[in-house]
Amino acid sequence: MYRPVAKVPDFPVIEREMLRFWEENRIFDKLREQNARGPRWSFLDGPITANNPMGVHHAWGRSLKDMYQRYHAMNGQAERYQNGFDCQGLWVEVEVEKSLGLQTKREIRDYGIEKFVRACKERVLTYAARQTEQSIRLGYWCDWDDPAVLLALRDGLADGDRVVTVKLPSGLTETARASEIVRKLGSAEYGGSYFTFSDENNYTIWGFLKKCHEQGFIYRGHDVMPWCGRCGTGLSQMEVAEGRRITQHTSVFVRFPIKGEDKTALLVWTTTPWTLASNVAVAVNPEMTYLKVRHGDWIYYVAKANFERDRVQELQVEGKHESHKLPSIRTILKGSGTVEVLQELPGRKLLGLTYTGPFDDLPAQNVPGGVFPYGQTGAGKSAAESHRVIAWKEISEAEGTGLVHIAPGCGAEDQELGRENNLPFIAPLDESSVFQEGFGSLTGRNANEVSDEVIAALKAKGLLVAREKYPHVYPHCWRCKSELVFRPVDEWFIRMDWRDRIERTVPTIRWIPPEGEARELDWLHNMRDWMISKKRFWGLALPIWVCNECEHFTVIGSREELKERAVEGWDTFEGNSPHRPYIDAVKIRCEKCGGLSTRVADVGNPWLDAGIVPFSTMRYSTDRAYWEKWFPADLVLESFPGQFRNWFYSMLAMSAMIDGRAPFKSLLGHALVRDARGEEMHKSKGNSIAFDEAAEALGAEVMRYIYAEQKTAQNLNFPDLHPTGNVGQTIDGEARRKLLTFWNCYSFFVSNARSDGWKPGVPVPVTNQLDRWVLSRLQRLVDAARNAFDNYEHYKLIEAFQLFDDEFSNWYLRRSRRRFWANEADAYQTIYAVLTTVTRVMAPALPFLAEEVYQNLVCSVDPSAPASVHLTRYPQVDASLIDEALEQSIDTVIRIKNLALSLRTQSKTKIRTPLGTLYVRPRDAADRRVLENPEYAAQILEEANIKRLVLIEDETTLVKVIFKPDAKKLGPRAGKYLKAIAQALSQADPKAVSKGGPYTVQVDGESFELAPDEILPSYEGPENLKCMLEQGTFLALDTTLTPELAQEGLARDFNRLVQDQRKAMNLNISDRIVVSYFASPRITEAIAAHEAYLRHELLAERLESSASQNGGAKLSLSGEDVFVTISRV
RNA sequence: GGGCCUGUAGCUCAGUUGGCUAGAGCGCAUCCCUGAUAAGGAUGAGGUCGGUAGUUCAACUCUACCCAGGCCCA
Repeated sequence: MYRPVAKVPDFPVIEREMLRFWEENRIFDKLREQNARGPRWSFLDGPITANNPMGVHHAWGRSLKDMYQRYHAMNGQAERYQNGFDCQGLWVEVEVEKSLGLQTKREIRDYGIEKFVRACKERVLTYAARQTEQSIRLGYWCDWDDPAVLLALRDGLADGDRVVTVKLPSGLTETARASEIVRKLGSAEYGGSYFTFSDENNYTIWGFLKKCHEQGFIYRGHDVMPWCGRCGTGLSQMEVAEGRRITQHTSVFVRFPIKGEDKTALLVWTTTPWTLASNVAVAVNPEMTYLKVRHGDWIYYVAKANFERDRVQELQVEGKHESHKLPSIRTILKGSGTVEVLQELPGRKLLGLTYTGPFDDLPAQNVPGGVFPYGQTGAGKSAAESHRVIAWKEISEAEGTGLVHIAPGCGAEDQELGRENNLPFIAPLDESSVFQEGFGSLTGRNANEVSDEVIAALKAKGLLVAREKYPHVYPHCWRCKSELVFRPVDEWFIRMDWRDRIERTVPTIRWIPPEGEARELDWLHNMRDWMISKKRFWGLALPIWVCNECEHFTVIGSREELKERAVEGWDTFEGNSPHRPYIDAVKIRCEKCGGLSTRVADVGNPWLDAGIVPFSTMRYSTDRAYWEKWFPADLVLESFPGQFRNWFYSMLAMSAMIDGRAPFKSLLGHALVRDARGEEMHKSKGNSIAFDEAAEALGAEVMRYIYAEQKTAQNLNFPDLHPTGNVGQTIDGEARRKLLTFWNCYSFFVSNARSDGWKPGVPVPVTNQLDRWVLSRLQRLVDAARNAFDNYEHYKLIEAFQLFDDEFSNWYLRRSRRRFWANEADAYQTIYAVLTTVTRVMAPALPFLAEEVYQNLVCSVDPSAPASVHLTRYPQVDASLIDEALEQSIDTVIRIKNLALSLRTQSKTKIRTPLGTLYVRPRDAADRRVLENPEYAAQILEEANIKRLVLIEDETTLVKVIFKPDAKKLGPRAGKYLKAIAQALSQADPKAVSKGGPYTVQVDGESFELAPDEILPSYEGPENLKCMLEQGTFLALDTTLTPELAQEGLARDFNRLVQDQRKAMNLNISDRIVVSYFASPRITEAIAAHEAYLRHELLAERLESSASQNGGAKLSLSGEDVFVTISRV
């Protein structure tokens, strides 16, 4: 029999029980076995960075992922259920550096690359274990590794890579060195989540890179690129985009004296004074107008627009928006002397002028061919002898002086211009952003720290014209937040001039929301060559071997290929994962000159790791048949913002190269989780919410409900767990209430079925109108639910659930209550069918609640039923149960009932007091037929407590009607006469207008024949008649209270009073009683007149009027005291 | 600087091809109901539909400009 149910569910308690139940009964394993032979549904889970514990923002995507996988499982489809962890890259290194107290790359080398890399693996395992635990708590069903096993592996690594014995998700028990097991996590043999540090993942990337190389797309580049001195590495375009921030720099206005002119100079402006030591040229826009301006002793060249303009810096980055007003250059100069404009001239007149640079005394300025590590520049001339004015049409009127300082070794655009103009390059910084030899006092100093010194030097040389604090958006390292510099790199790139191949796959994907497609194409269109190398320690070992003799390079495509070509170091490497330092030992023979080739020291861009996943996790290189089965994925589901240039991009690019197809068919993107007030969540801001805390405070189920309900493309304001002050959104309460409505229906059923001993048996025929109605509505729910899932519109599932829940609870259950008291089998059978079906409909979204209800309602009475709701099939629509006409009829009944109640509110008489007559003029024949049915009419009257329903044909007999034209219908025809027609109608004779036929009005000499449906009425009624017109239905309620009605109202008041007493006395609902009362004659008469009704309702054997108060409870009824004594018989 | 998007009730959002009294949920207020009861239901507020101008008989809806906010790319 059913277990009794709490009045209010405690979600966390239920969830923990269900988690235990699933685990003990291996329900997930049973599900996989059950569906193993089913048609495939391929979901590809994006790797979550195993860096920190999950926050509530991770749980959104993860609960949706689980929901779709569960839905397809309930349709009998086979799935892979593989979660993934993103393991390699700088973010792990930075955290490990912090925990080991290491500051620089040198310190890491001193610490030992081998130990460092192992520490990185340990950190990943720590957080993979944590996130696994949390995901399980959320109810996410995957082929999870045992968190304890992951931690045991970590400890094995830490403990000198000792031998451990562990049980893997596949069931295999393995005894080996920890590192041996770790490198195979997620493999076919082991099962479990995939880890991007696995051998399979890394070697599959090798295959991809080789493919690129075979087509000539891999190259070694020496461009001037963004560089992080702290991390000692260059940054890819994606990474730079991650780290733009607003900062203030000291900008300087400097004069560059023109050679051969007296006290005349170029007025140059820069925000990066440290680059001035590397100045080679000055650029002007030949199309812009420049001025010759006298300022004190000096004459400057400066762009006219820049000179006059009040500068406004509109800065916008990562959700921040700032606006700064800066003075014009004229104003700045005025501060230190008089300003006089002497002459205007076009920029092209300045071209070719030569000048003296600010640091021409430095050795670096005088090295022939410049200072550049990758070959000679500037045709052998030194920087100092190359100073001149060159043309650059990109110079704008908005920033600076219109004369731009060009240092080809210190800027990307500068380098470009330097090449075009055959200038020498000066690249001053080493890999730590420190000045090299040849820069005087700057040598040995970090570029980010010399600004003041440079400015002091300029001042000393008499070249500093002005300085100012200048706010602007500047790139920072996305990981360590240091300011980036620009320096020439020695990095590896994939040329992207085959982007059309990628672009072609984009339209084959179903992007949800559809804007995603344009966003991705936009990125693909704008992206540059992909920098894939990083001068770090922990990551993919780039499989590029460079000849020590001739610099020819080879890309190795697999472990086997490497083994075959290795001539040295294989023994050192053998038995290790393809990571530094062991892989570095392997040398191969140069295919060109026969020299020895060494692997480049670099590791790979982490988006390679994630992008290869459609191949590596689907065993592309080890089990092609398996890959064919699961590729391309049916669905990828991730947070939209950010992934266009990251995971989506790398997947599309790698897949286009390897296979030519998109690796997934549909892409469902969700927006961001914000805090309750709509602000971005940041750990530093203190408003981010830990997953565990939310799960225990709200329950995972409430969270899942909130996530499923949210429109996917709209940011979600997650409620405060401990609200204070301005609480913002509180959607958790709403979610809980909706779930409670369903729970109430469930608990109602359980308490009644328990007391009646009802359980499902031989089906009885369903004839009752309410039963047929709710079963028909149930089919609509099933249909809506299936559509919602099939179209990836899960919020429509919740919408449909709420609608059904409401009708089920507030109409079906309320109207059926008495049938349960009477133990009617068809009612029980129906509510049971509804509850068990809704349970299955909602199981993918609400797996815990569904299981709780299913266990109690189904498993407790049917041992042959599937052991879990998640092993049942998703409900199908039973078309034979749909009764469209009945649904419409009940719609009408409910609608008219609501309108009647609305009129009652206006009448201010409470429902317990009956009223006499409700007049209705239906809006159409269908409604009229429903209301003519006495059964339907009775339902409305009972709900609203009204005695009679009178159908009328014409409301003008009851109330005054005023007419207006229907502008939508009449407008096109009447045009400008519409207002006049409205005027005429308002004064027309209502009887004539509402006769039914066309009505003719005369306006401005024109005659208009108005059809009845072109005229809209409104009403004014008498005092005792409350009336309304709602979408064509006219209702009027006679609020006259006759003595009989008043008396009946009193009797019902008395009923309520005694019922409350019964409850206060804790009587059982079936206890019979004797009631004795003392009241005024008015009330006594009312009670006597309705004695039979009251005895029945109150289960009273006798109803006795007493001659005195007689110690009875003093109660208040209709403003009078009543004394009541109740005794149980 | 270039491109895209948004601005509707206290909050979060709907508003189809321009046309009737601009909607929903939450919150708030008032009321009702009471054998689901530390539940349930109904009603309400007057929102210059960001601003200005234009097109039109008619504009939240179309056009232009402006203001505010967001996203992407430089």
